[in-house]
Amino acid sequence: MENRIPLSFYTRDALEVAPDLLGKTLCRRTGEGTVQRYTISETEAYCGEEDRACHASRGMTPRTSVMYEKGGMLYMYLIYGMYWMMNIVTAQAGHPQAVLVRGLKEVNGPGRLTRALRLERSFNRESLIDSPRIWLEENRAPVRFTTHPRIGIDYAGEYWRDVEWRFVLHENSLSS
DNA sequence: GTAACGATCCTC
DNA sequence: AGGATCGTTACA
Repeated sequence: MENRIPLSFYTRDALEVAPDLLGKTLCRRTGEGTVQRYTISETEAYCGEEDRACHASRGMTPRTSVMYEKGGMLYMYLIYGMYWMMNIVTAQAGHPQAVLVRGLKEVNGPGRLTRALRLERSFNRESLIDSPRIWLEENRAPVRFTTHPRIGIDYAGEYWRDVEWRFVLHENSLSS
């Protein structure tokens, strides 16, 4: 049954949403009504124009305009000409923040998980609030996690490179 | 126009 | 350690 996470979950700061996403169920409806369900296990927060690792650090461009929307949409982009990255836009409109979904319990790696779920360009600006093909569901179990520096953003400089805005779900954190 | 460069992954 | 592979961005 569907217990879809509401808009109010996504309109908070990325630094609150990113750890709260751990353990949530990512649901993908493919083809003839089949629904695949995965548990989110790793996320990273990207927080506004100040954050030198955030794509919005150089202001609004055609690509980053979706990050300036209010929370709840997907921000999809192609990296290295090969891999689609799945991001969840957060915060209020005008605050360009997003959370990169970096891993699932079932699939490790941001490029691998979008391949497994068949997520690509057409999901950019898709709304998790009312999309029939992708959404999130609550998971009542409590969550334990660790924090770490973000990956692949060494160019961002000392402070932003080292800040621990990556969140990893503990093994055995969920009872289900 | 043109060129440099990735929020990665796979195979040496 | 290096290559794949191409959209986005900045700059001329």
